[in-house]
Amino acid sequence: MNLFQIDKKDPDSKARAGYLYTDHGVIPTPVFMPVGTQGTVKAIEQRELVDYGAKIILGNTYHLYLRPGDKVVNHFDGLHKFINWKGAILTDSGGYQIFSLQDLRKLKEEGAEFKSHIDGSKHFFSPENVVDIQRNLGSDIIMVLDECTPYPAERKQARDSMELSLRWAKRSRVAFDKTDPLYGHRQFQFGIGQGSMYKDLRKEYLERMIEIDFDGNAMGGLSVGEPAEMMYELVDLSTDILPEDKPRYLMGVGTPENILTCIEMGVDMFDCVLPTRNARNGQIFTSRGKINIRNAQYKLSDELIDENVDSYAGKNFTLGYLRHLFIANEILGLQLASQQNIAFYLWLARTAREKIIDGCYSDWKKEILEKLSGGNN
RNA sequence: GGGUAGGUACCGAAGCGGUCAAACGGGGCAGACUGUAAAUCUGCUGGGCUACGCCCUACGGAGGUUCGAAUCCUUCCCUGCCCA
Repeated sequence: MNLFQIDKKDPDSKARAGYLYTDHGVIPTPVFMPVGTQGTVKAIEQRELVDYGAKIILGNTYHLYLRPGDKVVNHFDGLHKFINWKGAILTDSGGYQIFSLQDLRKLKEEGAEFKSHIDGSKHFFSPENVVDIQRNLGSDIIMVLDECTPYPAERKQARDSMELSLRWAKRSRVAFDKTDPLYGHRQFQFGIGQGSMYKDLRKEYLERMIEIDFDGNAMGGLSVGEPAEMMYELVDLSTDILPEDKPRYLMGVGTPENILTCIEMGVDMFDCVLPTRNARNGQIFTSRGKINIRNAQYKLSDELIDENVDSYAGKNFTLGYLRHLFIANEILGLQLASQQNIAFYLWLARTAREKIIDGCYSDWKKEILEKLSGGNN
């Protein structure tokens, strides 16, 4: 069975509703995938994720390789069992860490040499061993090792970076084809488009990547500091090139507006740390806009956090109480905020899908964005 | 009553003649965060201005010394501790 199938296309845009068929469940798309870097979506327990409708979460190859180690995960028969998650898992490759841990790594043709951010020990990632590690992790979708090009990048730098990522992509596919899943369920491999902010490089990258024939195609190296409009142009261009019948994944994006806009451009999958990280930092995403829960204006608010979203946290606790938890530095504050934000993001993607199926996506998008910016934004 | 240590901004606490509207914490107020080195980071926190500079009010109260005092002297008030 193919990984992906389109269910319905939006009549007015490139948006599409589909399904990802993994051995850990069927995932309706567009989908938002909560980020669980170290085998946990920070501050949210697995059964809460299920309650809020999460069907697939992320893990990170770099972090899980360092701690607890992919051998340890293998000892537990894979990440699903280790973390007690029955849904699907996508693991990122460590490509983003090549970007975010620039001072701790050296790039070579063969791969990337890392100094562990935990203890300074040296490690080496290659396109091949990153496949091996992800075989050990047993994620349903594995990502190729790439270089997430820093922004801004000179054209030459972008070109060199992109050529390296392409060579790595080819090696990754070879390594993937030469190895087998370890735990009796299928694994799929996605390529990652680069090219920085240069349209022709993006286009060329994707065309050459399509030839490698990955199970899905991702767009990487975006939302790294560039203006949103620039990202939109590149996503728009990308989805014109990428094959219809394979899932399209925009990595690391983004704000609710980013996601809704890119869904309209035909993106199927998203992940982002914003809902969870910002939750821990006191920013709450609600159906009437985002709020900073620490602000004094919520001290006496007996308003519920968010009644309109399928969120236990949002429907049962007041803003005033949540503020108190943050001010008092109580753990429950982080939990409730994270739950609300994840519930909100999942609700957003789920509703987007419904609207695509109903054929009224663009109208709904316009309406909801107005509501979201109507609050305190 | 005697001795002793001290009274500094919302709180705690440095400073002990000029570079002090006063370090540093905390608290308070706001902002940032996009394939997680993040329960993190940043800014503001006496008042008023024709503000990248000036004026006013400020280191318990009142006097004094000095060109100049949070810093030295006198005295008063208050607090902690010890002895009666």
